[in-house]
Amino acid sequence: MPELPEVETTRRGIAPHIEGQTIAQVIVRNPRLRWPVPDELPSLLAGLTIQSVVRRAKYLLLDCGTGTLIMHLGMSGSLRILPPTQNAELPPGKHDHFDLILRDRTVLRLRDPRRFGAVLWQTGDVLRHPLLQNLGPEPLTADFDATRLFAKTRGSRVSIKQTLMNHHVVVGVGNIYANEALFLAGINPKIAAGRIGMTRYERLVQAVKHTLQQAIEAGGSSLRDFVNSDGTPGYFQQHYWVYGREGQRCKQCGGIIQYIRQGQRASFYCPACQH
DNA sequence: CTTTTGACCTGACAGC
DNA sequence: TGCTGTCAGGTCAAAA
Repeated sequence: MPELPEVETTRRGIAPHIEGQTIAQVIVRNPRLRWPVPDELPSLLAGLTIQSVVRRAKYLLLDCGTGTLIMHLGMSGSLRILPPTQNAELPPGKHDHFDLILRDRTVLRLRDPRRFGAVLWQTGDVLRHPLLQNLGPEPLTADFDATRLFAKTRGSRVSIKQTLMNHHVVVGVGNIYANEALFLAGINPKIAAGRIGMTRYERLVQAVKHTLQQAIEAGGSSLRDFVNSDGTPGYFQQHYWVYGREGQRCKQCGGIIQYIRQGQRASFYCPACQH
């Protein structure tokens, strides 16, 4: 799935096709996502105009004036645009659960095999939604800095890997980029967050920003079932330093990449480069 | 309060 | 070929 770079890539891909457009029709083929898609959504959305498409953490927020459509891609979700000229009638696949049909017949189609994603509605200020109101800082803004990260982690015995993936600490850092950023910063994923000092946090913050920014520039990483908004597979030959490289040689020192599990998630690291 | 575990769901793949 | 088990990008909710 989509980690932050994939969600941001999706946002950039779909925004030009749907911003400023009025919603003609909404089709919910399967409302059973992580939470039920609200029954009243089709009648609520019809006739509203999409003012903007913004991202907060891994949520895509379609501002419709009176309220906001909240979308999350979960582990396996993808959005695509079916342009009015060609494919507006392209038959939906097995896992195409949701369509937003615009007045010019452009279709925004959500596919999500595992159904961990979400389509929700919030009236008024979207940031007051329970899923959004307690989120930590965006990783690519100045709000995410070493000083605040240091302060927030004092006394914590949770591993730095799991801390990076905690969205009260910082949003949008998923499993792949948590592993990659820790490698870049030279930090062992098992270290308790409370035992890391300012100098190392400065390196880590830079590594997180760099890793995510690079991935966004690459147009999203190679996830098995990610589909770009133009409908082509989002396979980019992304080179990972450690993720998925158990038993292979470290590209930096030639040592062997180790695999461990932390909180039921896979972690990969180089014991020689990461202390 | 903090930290860990379970749950949600389908598909791909390895091994028998 | 078909079955079983394991694993996968996320993250909320409940248990410890």
